[in-house]
Formats: sequence, structure tokens, C-alpha cells
Amino acid sequence: MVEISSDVIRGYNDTMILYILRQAPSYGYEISKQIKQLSDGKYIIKETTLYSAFTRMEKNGYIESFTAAPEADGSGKRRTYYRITGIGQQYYNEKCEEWNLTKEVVEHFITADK
Amino acid sequence: MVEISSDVIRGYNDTMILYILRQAPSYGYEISKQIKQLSDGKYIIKETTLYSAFTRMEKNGYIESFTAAPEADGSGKRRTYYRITGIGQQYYNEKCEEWNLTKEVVEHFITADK
DNA sequence: AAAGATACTACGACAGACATAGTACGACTA
DNA sequence: TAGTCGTACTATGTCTGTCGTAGTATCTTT
Repeated sequence: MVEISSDVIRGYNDTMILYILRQAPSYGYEISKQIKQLSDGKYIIKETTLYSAFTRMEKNGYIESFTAAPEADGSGKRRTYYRITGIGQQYYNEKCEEWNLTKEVVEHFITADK
Repeated sequence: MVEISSDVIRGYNDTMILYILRQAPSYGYEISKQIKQLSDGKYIIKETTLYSAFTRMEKNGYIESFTAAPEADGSGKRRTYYRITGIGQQYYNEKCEEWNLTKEVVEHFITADK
């Protein structure tokens, strides 16, 4: 069974997370479920990868965190939510460009036939 | 200026090298020139990356080395050539499949528009 | 003779992914 | 009400491929 290359993913986990945060602020568990869903179950991000990405990206100014209760009435345990910043948006755009270039290059070395 | 993601390339340098060795045995310097050429000058593999890939892949049984003189008459300094093995061929095929899957997944998170 | 291209080797640093483990709370279930 | 499951994290350390830096040595061209 073929698996996702974690070497390719390396560096694109951030991009995936930002893609989701572009739509709305979210938090760890939900983001991981969305990544799974958007990839048709083909990619499941590891918890440690996810949370270390949060730390890194917040330090880099790509995202901002805030805590909030899950329900509108303020009930339930407060979670850490993240929202994308302007710098994060810009970084996301650059990563998309980078991806397109990288893909183009790599594909010169990939044969379709078996 | 957008640059190739060395995080994506991580793990696909081997694939690129194997792609070239599938055609004919070759050696470091020539392979690096071919990678540059095949990628339209967009990707230049670092020397250390290249040579450490050789070591790793030989250890994994993907390639075999032999030394030979550059000229048919035996003149010139002997170089280390590499040829792809059956296992290496198989590994290459798997990497191609993996690439296609990974690409598919990543592209769900990439937006074409700016 | 000097410079530049070729053909490497050695060593160490770095960073992202990941394994492992543990904490804590809420909801549902027996 | 005790136990289990799902949720929501944090901490710590290991691994691996890439890459920076540096050095050696031969060959070719000017």
C-alpha cells in the first residue's frame, strides 16, 4: 500500500493548516479532522506534528491564538483557537507558488508508466 | 523569487538520481548536470546532498558502484560510477506511485488563484 | 604556471516529523 | 457511580535528509 510521503508533507503541513484557517479560525482537533476529510481520508496528520506546527507558526507570526468556549453560551471547556494573520496569508500564497514550481520540477523525474 | 522547496525535494532527490540511472550508469558530476538540465535549470542539487544520497542508496541496495576510467582507452582519472539495481528500480516505481498520491492530496490545499 | 572545472570526502548543524507518554476534562454507558 | 471513550492538549527526545563549510587532488585550458 502506497503511503503519503512524509518528506513531501514536511513543510506542507503548515500550508494545509493555513488553508483551513483561511476559511475560519479553528483548533487542533477540528483541523485534523478537516485535513483527513479534505484528503479523502488519505492523509491523517499526527497530533505532535499538528501542535508543533501551531507553536512554530505562531512564533513566525503566521497565526494567532485565542481561547474560547466551544458553545456560544460559554459552556464547555475552553479551547485554543487559531486564526491566520496577514503574514500567514502571504506565506500561504508563497507556498502555493512554491508548490507549483516544485511540482513541475519533480514531475520531470516521474514516469507515468509502470 | 520562488524557490524549490527543499522539504519537498527531501526524499525525492533519490528519485531524481534513480531516474537518471535508469537510463545508464553515471557518476556524481554528470548526474548533477543532468538534474539541472532536466529541470530547465530550476533545480541544482547540492554536492553534499548528492554524494550522501549515493552512500545511503548504496547501503539500501538501490544502486551499485564501480570505478572506471572516463575514456574507452583507459586514460584519465578513474571515477566512481553508479548503476541502478533491481531493488532500486522497484523503489523508484514505488516513489512514483507515492508521488502521485501525495501530489493529489497536497493539491486539495493549494489554491490556484492569488 | 595559473586558473578553472572536475571529482570527490569529512564533519557538523539544523529543522520538521514522529514515537512515546502522560495529563485532564466531558459525555455516555453499565 | 465507576469505567470507558472521545476530546484537547503538553513534554521530551530521536531520527533523517539537507545543507553549510572546508579541504584535497587531478585534469584541462590558457
